[in-house]
Amino acid sequence: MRKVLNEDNMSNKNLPVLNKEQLEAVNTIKGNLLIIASAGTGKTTTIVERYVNMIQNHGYRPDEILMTTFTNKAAKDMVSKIVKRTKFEPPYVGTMHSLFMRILRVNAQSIGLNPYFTLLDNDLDKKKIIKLIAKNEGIDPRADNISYLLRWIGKFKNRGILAENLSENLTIEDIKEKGFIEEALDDEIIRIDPQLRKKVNKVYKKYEAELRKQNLLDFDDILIFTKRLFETNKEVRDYYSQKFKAIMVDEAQDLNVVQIDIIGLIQNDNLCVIGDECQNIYEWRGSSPELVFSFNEKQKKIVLQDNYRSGKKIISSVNKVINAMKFKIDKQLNCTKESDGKIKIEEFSDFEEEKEYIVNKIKKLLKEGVSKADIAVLFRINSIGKELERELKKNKIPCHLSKSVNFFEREEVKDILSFLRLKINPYSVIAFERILVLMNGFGKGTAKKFEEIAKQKTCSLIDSLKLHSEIKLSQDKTREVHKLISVIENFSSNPITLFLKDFGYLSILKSKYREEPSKLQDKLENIETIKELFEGHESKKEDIKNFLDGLIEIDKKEKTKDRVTLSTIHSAKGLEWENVFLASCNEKILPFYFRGELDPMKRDSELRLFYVAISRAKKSLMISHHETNGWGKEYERSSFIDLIE
DNA sequence: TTTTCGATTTTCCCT
DNA sequence: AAATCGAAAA
Ligand SMILES: Nc1ncnc2c1ncn2[C@@H]1O[C@H](COP(=O)(O)OP(=O)(O)OP(=O)(O)O)[C@@H](O)[C@H]1O
Repeated sequence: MRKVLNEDNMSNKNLPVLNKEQLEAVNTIKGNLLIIASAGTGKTTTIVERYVNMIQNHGYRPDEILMTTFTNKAAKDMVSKIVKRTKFEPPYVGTMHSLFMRILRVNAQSIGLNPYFTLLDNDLDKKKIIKLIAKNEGIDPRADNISYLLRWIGKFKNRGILAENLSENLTIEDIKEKGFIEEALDDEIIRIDPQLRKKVNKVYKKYEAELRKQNLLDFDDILIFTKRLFETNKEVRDYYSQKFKAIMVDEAQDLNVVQIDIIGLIQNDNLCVIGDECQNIYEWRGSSPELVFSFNEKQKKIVLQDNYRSGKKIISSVNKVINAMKFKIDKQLNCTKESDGKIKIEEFSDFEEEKEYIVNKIKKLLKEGVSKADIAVLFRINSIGKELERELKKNKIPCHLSKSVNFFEREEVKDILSFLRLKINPYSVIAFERILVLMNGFGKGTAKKFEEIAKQKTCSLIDSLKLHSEIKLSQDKTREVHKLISVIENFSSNPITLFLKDFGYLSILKSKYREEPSKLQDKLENIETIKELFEGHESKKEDIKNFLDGLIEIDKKEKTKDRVTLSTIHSAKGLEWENVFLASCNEKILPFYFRGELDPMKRDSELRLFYVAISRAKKSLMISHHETNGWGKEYERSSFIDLIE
């Protein structure tokens, strides 16, 4: 029984009637398919229906369809739309990182990975590792040198260039002996000391070696190791390529080559690629729209151009922005909505006033009966988001900012997570140092001694603690060490309670902040939040590991509540709201000027970001900017606003 | 020698 | 707001 959907049998009330192209995409369930869809043309709607169609009418099981999104917020949106239609949770819908992480955990051993690896998930920890390497290599560990090396390592990794394939000594001819060289890094031209440039490969190799030693993976490694898994292990590859009878890849214009290669390895001639080259905003992560363009004439291609999202005025502005792009495929959006929609551009003397305006305007909307879930405030940089969050909270407006911004970077949250990570991965020097120095009388020196023991005896850092007699410790300190060992190796009580009570973190924190009660209160609240997140998890090693793995898709797991959304433009991609604020639309912020400069290439990509931002609005779009920072420093209005006026 | 304290610096975007 | 580095304290 093969059912073809058409306009008559699509009787579901809460479903829009799909147009001809959308229906064709929904009904094309054999072979490869490329869907090119500009903003708001219903690509999410279409692929959700395609998924539902495959399940309900063509005998696919949910665990046979792999659907990848680019951000966790988009994954959450996709999942909730599928749940609405089918009443079950789709098991393989998520970001590539979260889906492949699951596959890697199961298959770690077959590529020589210790399955108890933990994630190296922030730049600060990466820099710590790089800095140590730099010092050993005789490189001046200045902050900008370390950032430079980090950026190069990132560039290698998200382009799939492996350390093992690089020679240690660079012999590129145009690397001069003295002076400066100019080079492009993430589309930015930077001037750099050739002596430093020469050491990039070596540092990269050492960085990789260090991560293996500490049993850490960074985000790029999740992809690199998945690719290696499928490349080197035919059995595993066959298993997954047969398991996933159909694959759908959303936001394909933003994939990097490693991601494209992985899809190539497991796809089984039922690959649906969805993309919009005007929404490519992740070149800095090595994205290349080549998967979108690799589709040739013979393969099926469907273009969606009718916008169902925004009012006429908004669409006309969006089209003006598309016209202003230098590199684009000629296209325009057709507006299908009858309503005009509203665009307002407001100027304020400083950021304080701008925030006040946004708060008051939101209050007014809420008074008029607008739901909080229909309001979003978008911004280019998170620091603006943090300030907006504070302002909204002060005014008792329920709002939500991604936890990765203001939550996972807090010291108490990092401390708790380090403790959990150390329980899973006792080779992580990063986690070990963080925990050890919390104890009174223990500092970096002692940590280094234990690390040395671990190295000598080739044992884990926790095992090195047991050899504490090799370094003279006072009785008090010995007792502390034993306490730490016992809480780390205890897998029967709640690990967070172990840390807070048995290890004594709560009293450490309370004494550290005894003079700042409000700060302490704040920290205690964050600790409560972590406890809540952990609820429902057992204390066994596997459970803690699963909890930690779950954190990489925290934005997908976030409960839907009625509250105002605060989001960067990047993570707002694919989503929509009735009322959208675009805050601090200033030159140097959007477009963002890195170190006071803006490369013309970058400008186009910032413009695409602006395009994404303004195309999120259904009914009203409020763009605001400010003239000074409050201390007299002048800010210009974004030149992008000129385009739409 | 190692820890602790206080002044200084660092913050683009995401997984 | 937190990490870092040098100087003071233990
Ligand atoms: N055929 C249709 N008729 C009426 N409304 C539609 C139709 N298709 C989609 N829509 C509506 O248009 C809006 C935009 O759709 P959707 O979010 O699927 O677009 P999108 O292509 O994913 O956008 P973007 O590329 O910006 O992420 C949604 O509110 C959706 O319900």
